[in-house]
Amino acid sequence: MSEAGPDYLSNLNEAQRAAIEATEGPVLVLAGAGTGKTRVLTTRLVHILNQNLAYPSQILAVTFTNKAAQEMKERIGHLLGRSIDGMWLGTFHSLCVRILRSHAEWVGLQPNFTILDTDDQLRLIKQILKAENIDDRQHPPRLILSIISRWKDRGLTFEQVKRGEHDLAGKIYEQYQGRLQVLNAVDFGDLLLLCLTLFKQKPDILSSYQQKFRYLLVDEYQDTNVAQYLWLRLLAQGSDNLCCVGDDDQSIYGWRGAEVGNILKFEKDFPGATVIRLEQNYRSTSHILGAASGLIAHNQGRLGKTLWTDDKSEGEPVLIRGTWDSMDEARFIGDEIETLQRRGESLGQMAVLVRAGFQTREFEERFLKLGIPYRVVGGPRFYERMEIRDALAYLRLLVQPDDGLAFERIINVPKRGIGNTTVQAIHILAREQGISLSRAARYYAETAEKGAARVPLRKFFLDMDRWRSLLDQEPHVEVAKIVLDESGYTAMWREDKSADAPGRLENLKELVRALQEFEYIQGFLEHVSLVMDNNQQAEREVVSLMTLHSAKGLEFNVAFLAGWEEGLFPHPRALQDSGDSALEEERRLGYVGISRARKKAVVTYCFQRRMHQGWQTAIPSRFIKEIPLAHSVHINANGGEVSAAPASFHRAPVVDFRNSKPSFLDKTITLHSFQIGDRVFHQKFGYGEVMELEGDRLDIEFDEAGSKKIIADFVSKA
DNA sequence: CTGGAGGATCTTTTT
DNA sequence: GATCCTCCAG
Repeated sequence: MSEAGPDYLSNLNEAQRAAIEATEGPVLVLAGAGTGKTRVLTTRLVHILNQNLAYPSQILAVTFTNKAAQEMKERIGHLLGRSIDGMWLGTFHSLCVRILRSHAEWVGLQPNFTILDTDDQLRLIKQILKAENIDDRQHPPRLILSIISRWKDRGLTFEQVKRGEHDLAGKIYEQYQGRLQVLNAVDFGDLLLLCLTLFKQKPDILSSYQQKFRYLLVDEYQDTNVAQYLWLRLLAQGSDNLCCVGDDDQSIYGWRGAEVGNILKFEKDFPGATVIRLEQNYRSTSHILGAASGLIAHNQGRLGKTLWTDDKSEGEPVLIRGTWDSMDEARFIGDEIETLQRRGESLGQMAVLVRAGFQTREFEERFLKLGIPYRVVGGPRFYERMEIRDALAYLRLLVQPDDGLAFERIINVPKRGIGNTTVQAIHILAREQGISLSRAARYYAETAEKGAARVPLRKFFLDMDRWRSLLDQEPHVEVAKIVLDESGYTAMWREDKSADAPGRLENLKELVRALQEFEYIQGFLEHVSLVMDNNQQAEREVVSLMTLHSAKGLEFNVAFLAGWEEGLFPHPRALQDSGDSALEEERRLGYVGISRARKKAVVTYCFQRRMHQGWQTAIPSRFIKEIPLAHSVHINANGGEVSAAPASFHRAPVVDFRNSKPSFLDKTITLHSFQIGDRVFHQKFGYGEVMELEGDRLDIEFDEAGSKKIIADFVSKA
């Protein structure tokens, strides 16, 4: 048992130790939720370094987020007692950038290429559609972009794409790549794809990397897509020492092109692979683990792990709680949080996890009212904010005069009197001459004989040239400040009276502050588009508010899982395109959610939700009845305990008084009724208070005399 | 030709 | 509720 070993190997179970010490050949670590996966990963790297099996620069480690990479780097440095500079540690994307920067010319790029985000991509697609005279209502740019992105995820260039069913998208794909080339730009999908192209076309470059990397390590392998898999397989051919860690039950990025198949067929792809299962859960109480396992057991096609725990205390069963509406839900969770806090639970150990981003709003309002400090994790990324993207466009244009997208973004921000007509004219000119948009604009400014916009356009280019020349004399941070000030951009927000203007100015300051850490603007731009996050918040103890997707890899003492209703979770949009496999992915999302909790998990649902434009009725999510009764307590919106899971949930006909227009009502009243098991629930909204119900009887308070009776009659008939 | 006002449309998850 | 788009007045 207590064999002598280095400190970092102590306190590990047998499987964990095996996963760390199996340094030769391909290894797949199937790690269930809460089994110490992160610890195994870092320890494995420390082990490799400590045994002098490789230098840091000979290790390639891929994490799912940049944040995870950062944390891992710190942990390893700490355990090892020295810095690990030189290790290739990061996301697939950041690692690909690193490779592409050194070999850009082989894939038709200049080394200072820019990386476009979704916004830029959409803009580009719209431009192409417009140029091709294609109706963007019939062919939504978002849809076309997603088709192209899925192709890229699968490692398909436009030449390789089988047209046919998406003929139009294929055509656009080709043009889109042409435009990117002109812009000297790539999108997220290209980073992988171009690396693959590079490896294919320059075998000597590939083999130099194959020889370089002695150890390869991939976290969250279940979320890799085909392109990433191909990339890994090529690089791993040198050493064969590839270690992938993942959990097929936590694969939640299928919609983004992730292939669970990658993890399912690992042994086939990498012959002689060792498969190690981590099944002892150290995180959750046995009730929570039981609830999560019971839910995920409804999925077919799993690799199958049986998680177990030593936990003797069992802890509390998972609480399933019905509420009337989304405000009621926020109220309930807010109260629970306050109660727990009074009992000594730290706010930093509580999280509210939701399916969709908009759900956080209701909680924010409630928490503000109660004075519960909170933080929305994820949300709109720092660099996706309008003011940041504008400012970045200025900087991009500064270092890349030909960046047409940046030009288009800020040419009339702030307003300079250069409107849509002028921009269109420049577009046409650019196409005719086959030059970049900003070059065409310059040409237009110098040569156009009419057009009111000539003067401001000329001034704009004079300014730009002047700022650019400043780069040689002044520190780049100063130049950035000058650009934002003299262009009138900061002034625009200072004069803006809207509520969020001060926040935007603050963000701009933050941007400049961040710029100071970089030697060149180019390096900064890349950092921003790939890495930068808005987790700049003070390290206070606050409740976390986030989507289930962003919760992956995190853990909390208490997790509130809100909005478990049909119509929201599982999300109908996910169900509509790919049926069963999508439903299973939604279920995995639920599994990820529950398994985030250490001590307490609370699932809530409500019958009315403010959604889209109005209210929507819902019934509890089908996942609720999949949580085993042995590990849960179900309290409905009336506060009564649901002793047995109902056999099925029925949606009763929705009664809408707006359609029947009873003459005695001068205000709109909508009544919804629905049945759960053998109980009928009713709730009105739009007027008055929440009704009380008692079996089949319904008590409502109305101002209008008589309406009460009529509605009660109606319900008894229904 | 620009910019404001008003109308239509749509909202999953993210490196 | 917010953003994108279209239409119209100056």
